[in-house]
Amino acid sequence: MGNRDKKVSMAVVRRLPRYYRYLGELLKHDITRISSKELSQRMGVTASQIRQDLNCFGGFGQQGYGYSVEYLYKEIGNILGLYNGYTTIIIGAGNLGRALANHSNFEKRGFKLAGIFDISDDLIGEEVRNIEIMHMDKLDEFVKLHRVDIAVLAIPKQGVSEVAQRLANLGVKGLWNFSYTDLNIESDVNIENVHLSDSLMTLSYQITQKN
Amino acid sequence: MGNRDKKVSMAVVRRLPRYYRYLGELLKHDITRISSKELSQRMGVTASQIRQDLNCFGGFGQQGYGYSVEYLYKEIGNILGLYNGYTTIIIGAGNLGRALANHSNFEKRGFKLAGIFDISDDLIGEEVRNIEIMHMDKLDEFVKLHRVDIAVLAIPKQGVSEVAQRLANLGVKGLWNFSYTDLNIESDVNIENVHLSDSLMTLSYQITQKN
DNA sequence: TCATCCTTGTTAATATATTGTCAATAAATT
DNA sequence: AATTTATTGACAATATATTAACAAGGATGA
Repeated sequence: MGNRDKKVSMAVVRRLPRYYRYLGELLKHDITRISSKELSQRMGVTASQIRQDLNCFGGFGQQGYGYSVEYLYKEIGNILGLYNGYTTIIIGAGNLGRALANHSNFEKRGFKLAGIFDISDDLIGEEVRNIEIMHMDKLDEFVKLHRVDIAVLAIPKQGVSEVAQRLANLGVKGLWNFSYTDLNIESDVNIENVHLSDSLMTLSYQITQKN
Repeated sequence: MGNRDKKVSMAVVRRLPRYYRYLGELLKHDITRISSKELSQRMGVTASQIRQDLNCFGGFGQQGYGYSVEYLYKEIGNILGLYNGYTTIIIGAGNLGRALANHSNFEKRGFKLAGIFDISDDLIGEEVRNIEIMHMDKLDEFVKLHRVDIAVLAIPKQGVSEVAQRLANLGVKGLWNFSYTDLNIESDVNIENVHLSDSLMTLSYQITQKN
């Protein structure tokens, strides 16, 4: 049983998608089994870390054999909730909102895009990926009707706090926040921030220090 | 002097942009001084961590007073290389490439967007933000002429490895990689991956475990 | 000017994360 | 069927990161 009961650290959780990705590649190449040692070499991590990470969720492997790629792939997908068919909406039909709507991995990972919202009258009625852009006035009704799980926040930081609170109140479970601000919401909604500028600045730091 | 000489850990580096952001907000509100204690409360971290992080780079504060917001802001900006006027290009003029080109923070943080490249003939000649989209054939010449520092990779993963190696060979210092693959380049080029799907899957995990 | 208060920079203590080791055991080989 | 090899899961050892504690010294106010 080991450490399967303990709370799993975010350090481990953030590595799961990467395992999932590599296992998916192996599957594509018809590789049916993999040892932690070989996977570690492909991924550039230690075999020990892989085994320890996986054991947070269960003993998926077999001594002397390794791991079944397909089984492990599905198990991790399951842990990540990728087969739950979460319904998503995008708030903001600007460049970023559209880019995310067209992001192929989005649907490939099992997320269903149900609606896109904006406040600009020019955009209302336009279609992105066969999904009509709706006015924010319709948001509440839509979220309740379609039982939206995840909302993608692709709007400027000025309005984001109010919208985020509104979504949380409507029962949305997760906010994927691209606006350049930290959300502080009165709710137990889960928030995942993607601060693109932060990432670029980190790259800038590395260049600066090296040269 | 303390730990100023030791190699700074990425955990610390990744927090710098956030400090920079909060200090910028303080500046906007005409707050001229701040203690680690008050900043820690605003940011939701420990004061100890702030002081320890900053001391990796120097003693910017003063006992009994705290930190000068403007001074600290500029110092961190400097550490991050934001005043070096790095020249950037975007590879891929699809939705994501355009979104990033139009990203206002991009220029606000001191990065100069010099060119956008694509392979699709339909797009060549079109303009995004007054910048003409050029064909990849012109890439080598352009990078050399304009001394490009950073390239943003906003193309599908199929072609990204080859392009990345090409850019590295041309002397580009940093790659900001949005393609859903890990780059393995023969060069000392710095790579910052932004795997959007990974982030969404992490959010999915959190929702799944909680409910 | 002097005493008190405040806040840093630094070091020590604690907590967390990663890596190494090995007994247990299944698979592969002889 | 017996032996060797491979590999896990668990745990111990190590390394890294975070937090707490505090002496040193400037700021503040009487």
